[in-house]
Amino acid sequence: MSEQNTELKKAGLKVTLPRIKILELLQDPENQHISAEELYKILLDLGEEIGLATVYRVLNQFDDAGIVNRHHFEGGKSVFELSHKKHHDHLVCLKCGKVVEFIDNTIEDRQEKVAQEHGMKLTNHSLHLYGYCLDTEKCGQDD
Amino acid sequence: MSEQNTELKKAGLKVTLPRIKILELLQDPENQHISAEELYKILLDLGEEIGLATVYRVLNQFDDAGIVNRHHFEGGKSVFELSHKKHHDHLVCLKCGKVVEFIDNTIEDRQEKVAQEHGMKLTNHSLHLYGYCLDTEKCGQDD
DNA sequence: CAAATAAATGAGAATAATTATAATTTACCT
DNA sequence: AGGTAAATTATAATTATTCTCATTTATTTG
Repeated sequence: MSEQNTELKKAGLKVTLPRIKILELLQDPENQHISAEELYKILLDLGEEIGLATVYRVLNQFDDAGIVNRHHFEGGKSVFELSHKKHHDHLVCLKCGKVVEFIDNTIEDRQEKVAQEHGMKLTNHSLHLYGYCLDTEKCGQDD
Repeated sequence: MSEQNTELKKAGLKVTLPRIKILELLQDPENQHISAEELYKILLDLGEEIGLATVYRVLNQFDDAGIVNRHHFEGGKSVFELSHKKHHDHLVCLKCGKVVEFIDNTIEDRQEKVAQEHGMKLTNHSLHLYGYCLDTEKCGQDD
């Protein structure tokens, strides 16, 4: 009951109930790539009296502290994910919403090269591949 | 005075003043990667009485018709660009906002490969590289 | 351990981006 | 030119997110 506390302290954040709860939820594999609104709903269901504004505030703090990463997928909503893992990009199924993480070193290398060719110094990037799962029942193509 | 008309008709859209004006603006090299709000302001300045809702509606229709492409850059605002050119990705300077287009076939190929490996059929993707220009006065690094 | 204090939270208002609604206007086909 | 369906306008509504400020809480220290 203090794995979260350590993480929060390390980030220079006070250990408060909302932060612990939100961090716990983010650590649940079920909740990778979750939006603020979704987190808020889960907290409500759990009976936690945590305001939506707090969820947003905490997520922003976590982002600043490097605890989570924010992604803008198509649709205009931000999703967050724990960032203890190393960098990766995303495949998103447009039908079922499934998100798959991947990393391709060839792509990573080329990106650096491209930036260099254009006289830019990269700080970060986002690569989102959108499409349809072929292997699940829900999303198999109809042809 | 009818280059736009042809384009609109080809897309199955009625030729109306708002659509002509918006298409004209989008064709101006000044206005690549422009947001709905920015377009609206320019139209106001030009003395055109075109509502913001119309700008959004027309941009969505253009997107559906394939006349423009929508991009979600960091910051949460959508920007649109004419899509008569072939597919490309974007380098964005975080300091001056400059947007550079590029296409890298190695990256494109790898993307297909990655999707295939994960059992997905790609429909589209977005790749945004963020960083800082090195060559302009505004954005040169301070070292 | 209790008091002091600085930070965090909660509720709701405020903002920003975008979409929907419904009445009026306009484009396009005889 | 006249009829009809589609487009536009203005405004209300939604959605996502941030801000405000009064209240509460976590840490620090005596």
